[in-house]
Formats: sequence, structure tokens, C-alpha cells
Amino acid sequence: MKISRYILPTLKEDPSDAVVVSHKLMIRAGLIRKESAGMYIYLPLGMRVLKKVENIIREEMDQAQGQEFLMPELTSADLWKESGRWDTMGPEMFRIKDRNGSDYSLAPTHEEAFTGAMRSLLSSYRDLPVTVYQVNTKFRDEIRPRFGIMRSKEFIMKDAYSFDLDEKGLDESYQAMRKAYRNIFRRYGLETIPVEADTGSMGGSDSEEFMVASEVGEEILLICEECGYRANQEKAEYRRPAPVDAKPLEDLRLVDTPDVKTIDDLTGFFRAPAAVFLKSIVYMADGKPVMAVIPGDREINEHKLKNYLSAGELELATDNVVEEVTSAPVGFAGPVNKLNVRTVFDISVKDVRNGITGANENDKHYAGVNPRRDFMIEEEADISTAEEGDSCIRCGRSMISRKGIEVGHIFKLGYKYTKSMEFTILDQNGKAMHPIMGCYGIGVNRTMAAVVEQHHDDKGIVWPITVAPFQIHLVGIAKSDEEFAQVEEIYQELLKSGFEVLYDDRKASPGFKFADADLIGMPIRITVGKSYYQNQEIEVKLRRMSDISKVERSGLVACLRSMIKDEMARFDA
RNA sequence: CGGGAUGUAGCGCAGCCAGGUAGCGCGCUGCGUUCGGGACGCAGAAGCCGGGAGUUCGAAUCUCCCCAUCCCGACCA
Repeated sequence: MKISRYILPTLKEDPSDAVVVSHKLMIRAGLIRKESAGMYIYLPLGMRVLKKVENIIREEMDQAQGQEFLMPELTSADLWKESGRWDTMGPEMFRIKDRNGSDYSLAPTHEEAFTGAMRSLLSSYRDLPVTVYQVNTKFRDEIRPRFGIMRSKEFIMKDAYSFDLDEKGLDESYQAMRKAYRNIFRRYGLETIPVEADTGSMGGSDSEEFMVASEVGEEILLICEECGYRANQEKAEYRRPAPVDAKPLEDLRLVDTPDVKTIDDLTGFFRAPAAVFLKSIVYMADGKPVMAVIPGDREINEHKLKNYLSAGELELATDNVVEEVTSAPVGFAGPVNKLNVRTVFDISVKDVRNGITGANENDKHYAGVNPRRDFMIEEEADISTAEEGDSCIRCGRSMISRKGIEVGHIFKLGYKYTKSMEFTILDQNGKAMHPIMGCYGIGVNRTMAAVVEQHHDDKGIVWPITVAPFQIHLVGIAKSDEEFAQVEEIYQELLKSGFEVLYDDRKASPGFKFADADLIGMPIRITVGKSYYQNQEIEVKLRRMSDISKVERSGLVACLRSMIKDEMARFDA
């Protein structure tokens, strides 16, 4: 491709609305353009990357016996009503009506679609196991699209679903996908950290996310460098310190605390550490109030709470609800004198001694609060968030935290959809049985952004050759028609030899062309200029290295072949 | 949805406080000179200043109401 004819609008300045490097570089290098918030146009150069990213997925999925489908993106409400998710999905699902008033959704995911399809395509235990997949657009009405392509309202996802006879089969399918995922990310040159994850609204049991360590990641990971425990903060567990209580139990007493509401206020007022306070927070879980109680030095983990409650929706209760439930203004809730509301205690609450908590009365707190004596712990669960420095749940060593970009997620779904949608096959005995499902996703354009995030320098992108839009960037420095013709000859020869070449044939200064080449970042740059016209020497340079080598025209093709081979080998799965 | 910020030429910005001719850099068009790390000169094209109301002789500038975008929190690949 000749740049003079290519729609490749590179920019010298960062776009004003981009904050993360990958977003800035993808726009500056002419890969994408913003159409509107959360929606992006892929320009020809970006398209080439996207296709390469997709094709690596296809190769590895096919290698793992995956079968490619293409599902409709417009899915009928009936499908969603069968699984129950028409009602539970919430506002992130785009819903539309056709001219007859029938409901449809722009699919945010395809469990239902695939389960429905398999239901009519498979009928016997002999048909299993199968893993099916597609690379297709998903629509999610994100509360907040962010960071360009990293989180958008419309995005491309590879989603795969496995159907097995039993848990053992599911585990095999899951492990096969796990391996495929490792291969895929390896081939992009992405360093990923697999972590234990929460299953979110998809439902299911085992779950692992593939994270790209990055400061711009939206996920927080907790990692134990000792035993290798790694988990998303949403799910991470931690070991509670053993109770150290030499202190005698104090009596329960009511204390006047005018205008003292937050934990910060309280630690100042009582001159006591945050850990002795019992924070009581009222939530609405599927429309019903629930109070959660945790020590004041911890953050509540809403994912854990939501999972424990098996709630579809969980949000902080409004002030009105809090006042109704506790019969006191917000800030004075507590578990002493039992309220008529379901209350869940974090597992570390029982070890608090002589604690302080709200008295469910305006401007009053209780001090000297002791679990079991002053309130019953009827429901106990791990509902607090693990933080850096907490002890590893497995080995007890201190954990560190890292930020990560979630590029892939695999998990064991179980029977959720095959049961709710009545997908059965006949077993050996002619009896109907539900297959067990697994579900596996990769965010395709997010992965592209993650690659840029991990492979760039201050001049621009440094593409791994496996996903580079072109393998070779040919910079022609020519002053006369005669010289242009000589570069053209080389360009034609490279094309004939089967290389992917982007040829900068513009009438621009050399510096301008080199800067553009660095910005868009093809792995191999060759320059045909003065030294070629004089000594038949062509300069060859790797984008990721600084040294330049010179080859004669006759050796060029062989040299490039071997360089490409070496570069590819760096990303072998 | 809550909190903060910003909307002026294709892109990046100034002008607004102190109302009166819409400006700079990049990019774009033409001509000429240059030509190995973002060249230069000359001549051009391009903006109902996010939208709507109002105040005023007069509004990019002041007031009010919308809308959009971005950042921080809850959703997720």
C-alpha cells in the first residue's frame, strides 16, 4: 500500500479528549477515530490490526476444536425471557422494538442465543462435547464509556461456549480453553496474569480472568508472591488476624455524639482506631433493605455481598430508607438493639472487642460493644474487600496489589442456561439430561488497546509482528522521478515476494517520514535513499532496536524473510 | 445518576474577567526554493464562536435554560 493513496491521517498532537497512551497513540497513528462517546471508527490501518488479532483467536480456537458461528446481534426478547435475563439484565442491555411493537435486544452477550441454537442442533450424548464460538459485536449501554476503545458501548468480542456431559468433561473443555487463551495472549506479545475472578451477572462457579498489568487498568488484582494466589479484588479473600484480646470486656454504654457521623469523625471523637468501629451500611438488594456490618477500617465489598445475597441488583439505600430502617438520621446505624432488617456481618466482626457503633438514635453511639453479648450474629459472611498488605488466604504472607486490564475471562457456567432454557439431550439410557456449560470471552478491540499499552515508546507504537498492520514500512527518499522509479521497483519486488509493505511514497522530508514510521510502528523499516542510489545499499531497521544495518539489493528479500521469521519466533505460543 | 471540567476552522489552542473588525500553531490548496530525523518563503481556502432564549444600540464575551464531550465513583470483555 502506498501512503499517498491510503487514508492514514497521522497527527502530531495528542487529541484533547484522550488520557491513556493507547488511546492517544491509536488516534495519532490513524488507526481509529471517535464517532461519538463510546463508539469508534476503525480506519484501514486499524482494521488490519483488528483482523490480525481476530485471526490469531480463530487459529487457536480452531486448534482447540472450537467451531465458528455467527449469531444475530439483534436478538428477540423471547430468548431473553426464557432465561429470565430480560428482567434481570438491567439498563445496560439496549432494548428496541420493531414496527409491530415486538421487543428485541442488541445482544450484550450470547449465552441465550447459543444455548437456543444448540438446543435445536444437538440431541444426543454422542454430539458432546462441543465448543462453539464467534467473533461478533456486542452492545452494552455502559454507565461510563472510557479510555477510548478500552471500554465502549459497542465492542467486538470473541465469545465461546462449551457443552459437556458432566463436570469432568466441563473441566477438560475449560482447561483446553485456558490453554488456548494462554497461547493467544502469548502470540500478541501480551504479558497476562491469570486471576481468580467473580462471575458477575453471568452466573457460574470457577472463573478466571486474564489481566494485562497496566497502570491504566480498571481492575485491581491482589497477588501473593509467595504461593502464587492471584485474585481480582472483587473476589479476593484474605486471612483475618487472630484476635488478640487481653482487655476485659467493658460495659455497654450510650454516648452522646452530636454531629459525629463518619468513621473519620468517630476516630477523632473517641480517639480510638478505626478497627474498633462497626460500620453499618444499609443497601437495597432487589428492592429489599439489607444492613451490612463491617469493621471501620475495612471497605465493604459489594460484589461479595451481592453474591452472598444472590441478589440481582444491589445499591446503597437512599437516606429515606436508612432513616426508616434505623429510625435515625444517616450516620447512626448499628446492630445493637436489633432492627427489623436482614443484617449480614462480616466474618471479622465477631472478633471486635469493646467496639463502637451507631445507636440507631440521633447523635448517639454505643461504646463498649461486644458481639454475642450486645447483638447476635445471625448471618455471617466474608463481605469486606482485601487490600494490599492483607494476608494471603492460602499461605498467610502479605499480598501486593496491581492494576490490570481485563482482556479475557473464562468460567464454568454450569446448568444455569441449559436448565432455564430446557436444553436437554438423551443420554445412553435414553433419558433426557441437561448439558453443562462453560463460557469464554476475549475483548478483541480492548486487546488491541492493551497491546499498544504494552508495546510503545515515546515516539509511538512498537507493534509485535504478529498483529502489526504491515510487516514492513518502506521509506522512500527520492528527489527525482528517476529516483522514485528506483524505489518503486523495490516496492514491486517486495510485493511480489509476498511481504506486507506500507510504502511511504509521499513528497515529504525524510524527517517527517521517519517520524511517521516511528509513530505507526511497523516492526521492520527499510529506507531507500542516498546510499542506495550511490552504493546499492538499503537500510534495514527494527522498530524495537536502534541499530541500522545495510544490505545490498540482491540480499534484501532473504534478509527480510529471515528477520520476519525471527520476529515471529519471539511470539511463538 | 452524583461530583468536577470543557465546548471558538479538520486537529491543538488564545480571545471571555473589563461587550464594539474572530485570531495563533499544525494541517489543507497554489507557486517557488529545499531534501537523511517532524524544511522555508509568498499567495490562498476554510469558523451563523455547541444550541436556544434573554440583557444591550451592539454578545464568542454578561444572565438563564438545554445539549454534547472528558475526568473521578457504581457496570463489564
